Amino acid sequence: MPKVTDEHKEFRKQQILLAAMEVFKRKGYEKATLKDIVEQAGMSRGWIYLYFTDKKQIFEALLTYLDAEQEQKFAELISSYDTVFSVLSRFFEELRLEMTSEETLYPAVYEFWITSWRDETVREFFAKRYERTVAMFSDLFHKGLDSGEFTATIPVDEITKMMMSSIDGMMVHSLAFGLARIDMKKQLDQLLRRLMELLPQSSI
Amino acid sequence: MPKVTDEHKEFRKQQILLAAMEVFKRKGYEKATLKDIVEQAGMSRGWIYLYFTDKKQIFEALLTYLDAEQEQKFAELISSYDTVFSVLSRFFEELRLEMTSEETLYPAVYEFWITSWRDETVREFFAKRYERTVAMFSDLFHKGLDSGEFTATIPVDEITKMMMSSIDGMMVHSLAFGLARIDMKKQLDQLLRRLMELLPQSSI
DNA sequence: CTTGAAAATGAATTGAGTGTCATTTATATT
DNA sequence: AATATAAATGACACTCAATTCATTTTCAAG
Repeated sequence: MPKVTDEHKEFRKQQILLAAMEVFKRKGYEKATLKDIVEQAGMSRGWIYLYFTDKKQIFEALLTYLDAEQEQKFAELISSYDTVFSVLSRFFEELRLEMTSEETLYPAVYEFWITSWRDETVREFFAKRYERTVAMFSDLFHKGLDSGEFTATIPVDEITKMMMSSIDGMMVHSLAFGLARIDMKKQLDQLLRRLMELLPQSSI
Repeated sequence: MPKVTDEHKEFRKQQILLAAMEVFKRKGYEKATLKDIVEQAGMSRGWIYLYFTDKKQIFEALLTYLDAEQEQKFAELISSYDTVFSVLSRFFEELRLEMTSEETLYPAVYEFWITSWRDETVREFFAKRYERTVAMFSDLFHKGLDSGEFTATIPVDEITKMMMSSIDGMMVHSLAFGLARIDMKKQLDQLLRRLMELLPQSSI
């Protein structure tokens, strides 16, 4: 079977990532095992080592893939820009839907994130991810400045970081206390309102 | 050795909790094993099962103990009340010091919290903890109303919950991105400022 | 159709942690 | 001092995931 192709290898990796995603959605990060993933993929035990070295590597690959998708989506959102408010509003709504879905990967992401904080390379990975997200929102706020939606310069980074810790706090709360106890919609609405108050808007 | 005493049993449990705390501080929650704890306590393998059934039970006992301490502390802070601002300010400062200390248990707490979200009893445990904290801060804000520091009724629960998700978000960020990247002091100061803006103060 | 090399398999090994229990140790009681 | 009994010990068995690797399968090239 000398099918040297890189494409084939790529295809196999995709297969693994797909199977892994199912498992991580179902069991979270810590409880998921390579065995689970191999079984989900319907393949034999040792097989997975031909493509990945461990669970961490698989999760990082999966996350990289999904992040690219999400950034793409956000870029589209920005390009269909109307107001900062409308973009944020839609972004928050999508976030909420994803989080409250039965099928979400978010719990596993937060688990991975927080259990891996002692791992230098993972910390680096998430730090980069954080910087990218900050940059993403900075773009948005700058667009608000350029379009004249905001009248004065605003501390873009400061506001973005505040927003991000609020969001992550909510996410963690809704995860850890159960969705029933946390009214994500209400909290996100409040956050959005507070954000808009912080931004010195033109009076149309 | 018929030392029937409950006190003795209590003493042993304390010993275990002390050893466990050391281990959890050093290794976090997931990576810590009963073996580590037994070794830290300088005792033999099977010994720990005479007092606790598993790691989860130990961590819950430890957390219950520490929470009681913290609530005690907060009660003292409130009783030495000057203004809401001063209480919050001191509370934030203590939180920050604890979080940035080398010796902190916080990382393990967040780890336990987030990896155990599928466990109904743990979720219940943390939900109660959340309600207690909300109640704690509600007390504080009500005191601000009674003393005339605030002029109008304020949505106490709403504000408290917003504050708590902000704080937990910051904590998780500083944990996961590394303390070097997150300026806890700055972010907490900003949060405090924003909180005070939300509270309609008497113009003294 | 044969062959050779890469891909895939899965039985077996490794390794780490959990949990049990027969035995030993310590000491309060008599 | 002898005895009874609870506390403590630590070897051992168990579980389960991770990992290896000899063997088998597959398929493109000759």
